[in-house]
Amino acid sequence: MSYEFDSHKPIYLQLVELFSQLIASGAWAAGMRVASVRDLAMTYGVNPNTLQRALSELEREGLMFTERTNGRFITEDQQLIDDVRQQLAQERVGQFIQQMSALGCSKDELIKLIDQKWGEENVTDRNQKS
Amino acid sequence: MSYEFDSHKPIYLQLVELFSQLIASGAWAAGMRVASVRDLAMTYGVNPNTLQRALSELEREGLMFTERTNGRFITEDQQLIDDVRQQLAQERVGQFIQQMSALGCSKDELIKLIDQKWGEENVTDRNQKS
DNA sequence: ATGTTTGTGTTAAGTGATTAATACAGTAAA
DNA sequence: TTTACTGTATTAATCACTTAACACAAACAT
Repeated sequence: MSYEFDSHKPIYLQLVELFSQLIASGAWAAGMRVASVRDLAMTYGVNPNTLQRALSELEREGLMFTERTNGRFITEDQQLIDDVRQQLAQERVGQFIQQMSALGCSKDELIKLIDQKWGEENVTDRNQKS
Repeated sequence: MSYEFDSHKPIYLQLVELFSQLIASGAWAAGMRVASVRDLAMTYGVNPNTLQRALSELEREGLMFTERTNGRFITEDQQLIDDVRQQLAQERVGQFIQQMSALGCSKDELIKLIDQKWGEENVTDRNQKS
């Protein structure tokens, strides 16, 4: 039940990435209320300050908005969410291709590797928010 | 001519990754002598201590060995180099698949994205060591 | 012998991330 | 009013990373 962070990368950035994914994939639906800073901090086992820093970042990007004394909510701008999803996907594909070609990997070789690995990583379901 | 590092990740780890790639891809050939710590530090614009930390890590992995007062060399164990290349590729493919499926990306959608992006990232040559 | 280059080690300083421990203001329900 | 919850802000302490400025031992060329 405890979440694991890469000790070599700021936690708040890993949280930003994680939450962005949850929003982009729809696991955190548009307009949905988010748990309180303190609760989320407890859930992920980090300091409330660290978690707030991550949420502030997402707010800056427009993915969340806050009602001062009521809580935080996911944006209802579905267009923005779709854009973010598209952007995240593009970034990762680009980075992946660059990394793999730096290893001397051809496009065919790369697709073959994905074909092999897909079965192991992704068994039946696509959403694993548990 | 200056190299850019992600300010949110330790430089020595980024160097380890970079050098691993150079060795795995053969850009740094087996048995080749590596430039001195001081020269490499100058080249990459970092402190010699930081660069030595990266090289020590590669040495720990067996990818390099040192002759005390002569310099460092790439391992001549081609099998090890191939293994590392394979391992790096596997890691990245696995992480990529996990990230993309977390975005709700299907395998076909994923391969389609790669197909599109490959042309932009990789024009004609496969080795881009400047 | 002398100077240069090699890898290696040490010490101190500065920076940023993280945590802990608070405090404050506003809302809602009892 | 009182209580509990919300987001937000501040301060101090700790830790890892990075850099700077050295020093040392061994090999080699002159």
